[in-house]
Amino acid sequence: MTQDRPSRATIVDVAKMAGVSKSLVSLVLNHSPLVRPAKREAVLTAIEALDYRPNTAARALVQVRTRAIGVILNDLRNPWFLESLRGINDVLAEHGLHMLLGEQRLGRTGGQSIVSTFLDRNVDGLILAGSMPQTADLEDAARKAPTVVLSSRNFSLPGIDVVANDDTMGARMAVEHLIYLGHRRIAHVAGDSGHVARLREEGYISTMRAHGLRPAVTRSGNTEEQGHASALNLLKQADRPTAVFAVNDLAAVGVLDAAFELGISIPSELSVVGYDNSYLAGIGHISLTSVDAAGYGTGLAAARALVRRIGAPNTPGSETLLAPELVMRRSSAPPGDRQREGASARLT
Amino acid sequence: MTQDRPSRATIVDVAKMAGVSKSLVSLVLNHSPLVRPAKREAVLTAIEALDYRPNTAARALVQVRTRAIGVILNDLRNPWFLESLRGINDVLAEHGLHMLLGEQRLGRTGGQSIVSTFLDRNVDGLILAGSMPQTADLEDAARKAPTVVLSSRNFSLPGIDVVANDDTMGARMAVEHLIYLGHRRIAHVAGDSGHVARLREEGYISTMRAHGLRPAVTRSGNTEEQGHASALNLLKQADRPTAVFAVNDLAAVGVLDAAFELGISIPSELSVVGYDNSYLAGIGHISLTSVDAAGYGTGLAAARALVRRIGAPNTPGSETLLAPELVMRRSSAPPGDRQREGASARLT
DNA sequence: TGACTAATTTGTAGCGTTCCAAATCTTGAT
DNA sequence: ATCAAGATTTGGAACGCTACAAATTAGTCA
Repeated sequence: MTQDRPSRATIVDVAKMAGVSKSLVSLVLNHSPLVRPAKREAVLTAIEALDYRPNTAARALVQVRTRAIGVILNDLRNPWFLESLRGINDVLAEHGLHMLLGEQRLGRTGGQSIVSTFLDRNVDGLILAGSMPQTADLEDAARKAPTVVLSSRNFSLPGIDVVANDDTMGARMAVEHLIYLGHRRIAHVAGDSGHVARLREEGYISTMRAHGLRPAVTRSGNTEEQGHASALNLLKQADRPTAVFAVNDLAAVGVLDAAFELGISIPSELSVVGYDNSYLAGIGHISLTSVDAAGYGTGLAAARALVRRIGAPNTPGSETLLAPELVMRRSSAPPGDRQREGASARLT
Repeated sequence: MTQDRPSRATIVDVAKMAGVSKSLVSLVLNHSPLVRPAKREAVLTAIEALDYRPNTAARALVQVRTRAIGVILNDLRNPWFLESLRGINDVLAEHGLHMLLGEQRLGRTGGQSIVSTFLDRNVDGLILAGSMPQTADLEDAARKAPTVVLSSRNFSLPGIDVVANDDTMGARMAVEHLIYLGHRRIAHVAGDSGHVARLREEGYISTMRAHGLRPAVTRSGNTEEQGHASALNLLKQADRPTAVFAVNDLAAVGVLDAAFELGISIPSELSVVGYDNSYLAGIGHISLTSVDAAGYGTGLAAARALVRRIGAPNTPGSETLLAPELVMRRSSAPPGDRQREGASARLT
């Protein structure tokens, strides 16, 4: 009674029932304007009656298109990319495209990289999300199928589009927000590796310089612990900064922790800005001002770029940088400002 | 120079080059033990030389299998399911299966539910993750393809497997932890809807009763704000509870907030236990004891169940409940215990 | 009405694999 | 050397669909 799979109706069954040739059915299926309404009706009725569904494999065999897009994330654990996955998913669904998801990390199954197995399936396009090494198989894939790279700007090949969030601009927004509030001694708790961390750091440095301020970078890391440790050192200095821009929210929370331990109140004695606008930042008693990198929007843009590229291959590659958004919360205020301490009181 | 797609080599090209018939090549491809080593070598060499890759569509057309699994999440935003997605992905990759990902939410593209389009692709199996209404098309799909339901116990059909985390047990573990610490007045800040919330509530109630304690449920919600609001009321009562078990971490953080506002110190005056062990719980100055529902492990188990079921369809459906794990942190302690206040001091 | 053009339909030939019965080769025993 | 029994190979028929040229039908104008 389960799984009988009573061999689905095929196009000939439909043709037979509708009293036409299978070619005509095919035409109806493909919305050809040539078929006469009466026949179209007959075919449609038969399709309905038989609950006919075209066989995707057969179609893919004869046509070039599979209506499947391979999406490769470099690490399924990164929340930001999962956000963008949502954006990708929404756009693809809208276009009736299916998403084949793979993870770069566990790359090879029996010597095959995941990307090459996607290619074997004749995916109509490829989205590479996250910074992954520009390996030979990826290059090869990008050459064979329309490809869009999401948020990994270290990947570059002539015919591909790159869609990324502008980390440098995000850093600039954070720093200028602090400058605008009146801060001058603004330190950066930087990440220890990764392209993204570097871009944010560069953004910080150039913005500081542009405003005639001296950059002060503390090499740290992406975790709360590392942020905490670095901040402890930083904040013990004689003329400690009045504001800190951290490489991400986790590190920023580490900074908040350190401030508490040293009895430095937020934001009157220290303003803190994070990056990612993770849901951590929104928690009531953390209330962290943070740069929102719009993962969802980036996903949307990447998928749209891919759809465009599939429609028109051979167009030169492009690079799109999406502007991030600064979400202000209670962890930042003018130096010495005692007005807004509602949150900071809770915090410390 | 881009996208030339120089028509990939086919099985006949290989056959020609190796000086054999295409049937022989097919045998080699399918690891048949019948072919003589010498010929096998020749074929393998030709395959290598031509960089031949079997065409998946052609194969799918003639065989039943597509080696693709449809995974449908009801909501791509739920972090827990994304965790389980990782588990699913790892197992599928291990078996050389590809994952077709879809979201139930935006269900229909032009009248087609996502699940039925997966069926059109002849997926070898289906994983339905998250509580989704047991609609006709899902039932239909589950009848046509091997199906496993992940963590949605309200879905039930003869031939499918259900793999879920045991929320009732999780709740029991949380409550018994508190009872063990010496608490008697233990309140539950409950979710307002959803199957999972109900199971946790039931677990709470039955465990309280089993220990001869009176359950006290505050209907609340899944957000920090709702948890906060409910807790404010709860903690203002004359004989307020000494411990709170919240439906999830977010609500638990709301409770922590409320406690702070009321000057109730954690954990000496109030212990709090959450659920999900989200990364929120691990943050230093939150340090929330929480039940870990093992999303990754559940994903692994679900995918394994599917692989099993594909190998042996027509076996009766099963229900597997995975045990959660209690992760103890500094938000829970014996009532009145001032020993462990390291964290609570930070918190409040 | 007939011829001619335009509008529809339809056969047929693949697409790249697997499957299977039939053909061919080996091997060992006589 | 010969033959049967295995061991290997192979040809050709699907699989379900689309493409395309050819065939058929409808429509129009003289």
